[in-house]
Amino acid sequence: MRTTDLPLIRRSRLFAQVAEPDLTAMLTACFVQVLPEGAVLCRQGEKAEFLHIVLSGRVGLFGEAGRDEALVEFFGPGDAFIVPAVVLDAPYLLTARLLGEGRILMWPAPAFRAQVRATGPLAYGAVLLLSGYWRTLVGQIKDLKLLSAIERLSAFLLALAPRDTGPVTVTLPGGRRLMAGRLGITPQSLSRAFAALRPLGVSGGGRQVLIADPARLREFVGASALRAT
Amino acid sequence: MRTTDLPLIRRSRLFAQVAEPDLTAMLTACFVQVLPEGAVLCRQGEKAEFLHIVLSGRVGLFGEAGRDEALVEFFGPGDAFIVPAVVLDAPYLLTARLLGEGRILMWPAPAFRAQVRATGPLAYGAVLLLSGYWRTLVGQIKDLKLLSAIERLSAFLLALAPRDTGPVTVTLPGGRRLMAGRLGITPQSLSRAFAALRPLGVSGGGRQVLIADPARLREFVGASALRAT
DNA sequence: TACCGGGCTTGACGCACGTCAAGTGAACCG
DNA sequence: CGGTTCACTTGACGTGCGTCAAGCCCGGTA
Repeated sequence: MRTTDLPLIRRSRLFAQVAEPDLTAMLTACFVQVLPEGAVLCRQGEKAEFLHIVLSGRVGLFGEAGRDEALVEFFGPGDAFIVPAVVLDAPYLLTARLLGEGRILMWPAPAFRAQVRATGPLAYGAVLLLSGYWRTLVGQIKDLKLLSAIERLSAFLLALAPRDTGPVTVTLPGGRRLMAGRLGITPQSLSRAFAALRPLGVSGGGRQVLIADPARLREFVGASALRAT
Repeated sequence: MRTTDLPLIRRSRLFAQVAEPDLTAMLTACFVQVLPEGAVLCRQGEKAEFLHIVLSGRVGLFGEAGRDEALVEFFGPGDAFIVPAVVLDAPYLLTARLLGEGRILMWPAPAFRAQVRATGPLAYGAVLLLSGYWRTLVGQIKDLKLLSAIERLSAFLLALAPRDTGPVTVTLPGGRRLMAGRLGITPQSLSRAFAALRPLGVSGGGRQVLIADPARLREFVGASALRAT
């Protein structure tokens, strides 16, 4: 573990209330792995062995059904994912894969379970963390059920931009293929969706996307306060 | 509060670890409301005022966008919902509406927030509760992204039935209209989906549905372990 | 009994998005 | 430099589900 890791971990919602000495004590049970792009951290259906916290790099959580797979969510530095499988001691519902080289803090599941049960502040941190994730998932379900593909893309782009801003360029969390999975469409449809938004002031190549007029785009999606905070 | 309520509350994941005296102390801040069908417990976009726990009856959580609305999840006796909005002191993402007459425990948001921060066992219970909800939401997202409407219906029916069983009749948590919303389709499409499953041994009228051969249905959805536990 | 209303079903048709396939461009490399 | 690969785009076409509009069934009411 590097000296630069601790501040990052500290900032995570999970540890917001945990006292310094407790935190360092907890972390003695953990270790860090440096892994290449494509490395699989956990596989859907297997028993939970570790809690993972991203120190650097990005991770995608994928659902699999037969030959298909769908990206459910992106995670970046400071995020702790699959907490639910670990605390419930249940099989992973998702497969986690590194989207680029990254460093991952590995926290053995039994140790984490025991500590979250024994340490109030850690449990409280987990509540905050899970509450935030619940809200992003609910937002995603609402999007899937109520919005068209183009509207979902718009909503996603807007969520990436600061509120009440002028023209901005946002950085997509993954390539077009991954974006398509996150939005629940095919890469081809995503391409068409971007094309459809071009007249509305959305332009860009690669992972950088310029939103010329966020207010106009927001109006297009509908005034609704749909997205999670 | 009735004498029959306490055992129900006790059984909830939220209070699994909370000591008896602490629990009764917490509940002094709460009150019970008896409400008719259609009563709205909270409205999307408003600030969180209360945590709600269902004592009797059923509740639906709906997402709204303009004129449309979609059912995101059902809740029944013993369930505590919208915990995330309450602990994060954020606006509700969903509207909760009673699907029939019901009795609801109302817990003022500031009191709950304070208690979850101060009481380790309560926080731990919240972690368990949120973990379970996270998993059902993830299951739903995977279903929406990977399965067709007919497959989603099959998966939903199977989730209602005990595992490894012979012919069973399951009870739908709501009328056809609500079921359709939960599955992310229209009532008409739901009707057609039921028609399509009839050759596979799914028959029924109203809320009772007979699954003649669960194994066959399970095979149809795909061997995948898709659903949440 | 006749009348009415609401929930479920069925049919016809359209559209959004998936699928298949070709085309383009940038990065990499012999 | 040309060839290869891979990601993205674009086009043509098919299909699953939404939409609109009847029908059907059943329970409530006079």
